[in-house]
Amino acid sequence: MTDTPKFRRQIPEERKKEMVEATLRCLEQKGSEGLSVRNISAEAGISIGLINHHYPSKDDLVAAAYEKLATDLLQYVVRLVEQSGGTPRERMSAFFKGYFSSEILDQKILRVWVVFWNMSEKSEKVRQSHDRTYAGFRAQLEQMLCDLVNHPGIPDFNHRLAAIGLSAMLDGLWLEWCLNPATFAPEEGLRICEAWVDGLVSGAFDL
Amino acid sequence: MTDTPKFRRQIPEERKKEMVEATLRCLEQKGSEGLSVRNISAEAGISIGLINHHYPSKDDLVAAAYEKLATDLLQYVVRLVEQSGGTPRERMSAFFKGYFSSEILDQKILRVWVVFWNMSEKSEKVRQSHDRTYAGFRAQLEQMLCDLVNHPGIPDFNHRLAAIGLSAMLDGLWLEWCLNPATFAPEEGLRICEAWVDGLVSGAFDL
DNA sequence: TCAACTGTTGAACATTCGTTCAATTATGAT
DNA sequence: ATCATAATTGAACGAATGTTCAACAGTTGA
Repeated sequence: MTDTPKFRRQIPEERKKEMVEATLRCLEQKGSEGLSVRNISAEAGISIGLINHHYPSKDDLVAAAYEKLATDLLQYVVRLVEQSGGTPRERMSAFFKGYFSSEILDQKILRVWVVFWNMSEKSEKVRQSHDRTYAGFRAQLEQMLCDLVNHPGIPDFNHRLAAIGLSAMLDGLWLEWCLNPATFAPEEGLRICEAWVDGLVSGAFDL
Repeated sequence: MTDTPKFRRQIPEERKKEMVEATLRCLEQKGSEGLSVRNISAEAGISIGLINHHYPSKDDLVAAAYEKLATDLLQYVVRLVEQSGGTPRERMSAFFKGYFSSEILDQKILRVWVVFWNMSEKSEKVRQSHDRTYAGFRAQLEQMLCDLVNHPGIPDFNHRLAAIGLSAMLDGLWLEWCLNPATFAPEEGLRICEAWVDGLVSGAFDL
């Protein structure tokens, strides 16, 4: 008779991390239908009651999951730019290439995001997390756009509005592709964004 | 004793219409939380059982609600363009003006849309409705962009990709404003789109 | 070796959900 | 007036939900 322990104790910090990751896996697989405490606890290999022991309510766990996914995706795109050397324009292209790769252009992520959007109005934490990470995303774009201008012969423009517009175009393409991948190919989305930047630096925009 | 009838009989067609409208009101008010048959039937002033009498399941009612909202919004923007005379460029501006008005740029609509996005993967009807209305929306944009080119001195471009890009930018701006209206003002979103079109017709885009 | 601590369990509870269906009743034809 | 039709009702049902809490058990330090 091997005496295998019925469970393994863990420090709250690590257990919480596991639960957050399990929550994201559940959301990626089944969207809002996978968000029950029973499904999450099964995915994490823990009991039902443990969730409310570490989190005041389920919504707090989901808010923590939003925080992680949003931060991870932001980090992903930031590293894309950092790792790619070259000119500012080349770095922008590297960013686009990563954005329209299967890492981000993924229907599984939309499944998660839709649940978060649904929560953002009710959960203060989710809304704050959105505002913070989205501001970071736009700041990254604005910095890249700014770098483009710091070269001779490039006309200036309203960096803030340009970042908002580019961010919107990226999000809109991402969303529509996830809802119906037949509408356009990822390479076409990439081309649309490249053309937008080319137009911007050519001074055609009155921004 | 006045003998007020306990209910009023209606032909299925009209009753269904009432239920669809009640469903949309519920979604606008409370999002997915307002989508229960009890809440909908209370809003419509009918009994619980009547929903399943006219619709095989609740999902079919929601799909019908999607169909109506999507069609209504598409009709709204189409009429915006039809009613505005003037040059193609002025009609485009009229369209933008209507799009960034409180009629469409409304957090209530996002509440509804998020629920539909969540359903689109599971419900064949909802997905078909999305594909159809979204194609109509893009076709409208493509026609307007096409009209812009049919004037002398305007360089040509890939109408399909341009429509996809503009559609994405509109959607992205709409979504982000609904999630956080503090990010930018509606007039700024309008300006971003106007600048995009100006850049397009100036030939700055390689589309 | 033995407590003290606390991470962990899972049955139980009160709600809420979508759906069903037998009974009811408004309505139009005869 | 009477009847057949079908629109409407609402109680009932089983399934699923988030949360609670008393009991359990692994871990650690003395």
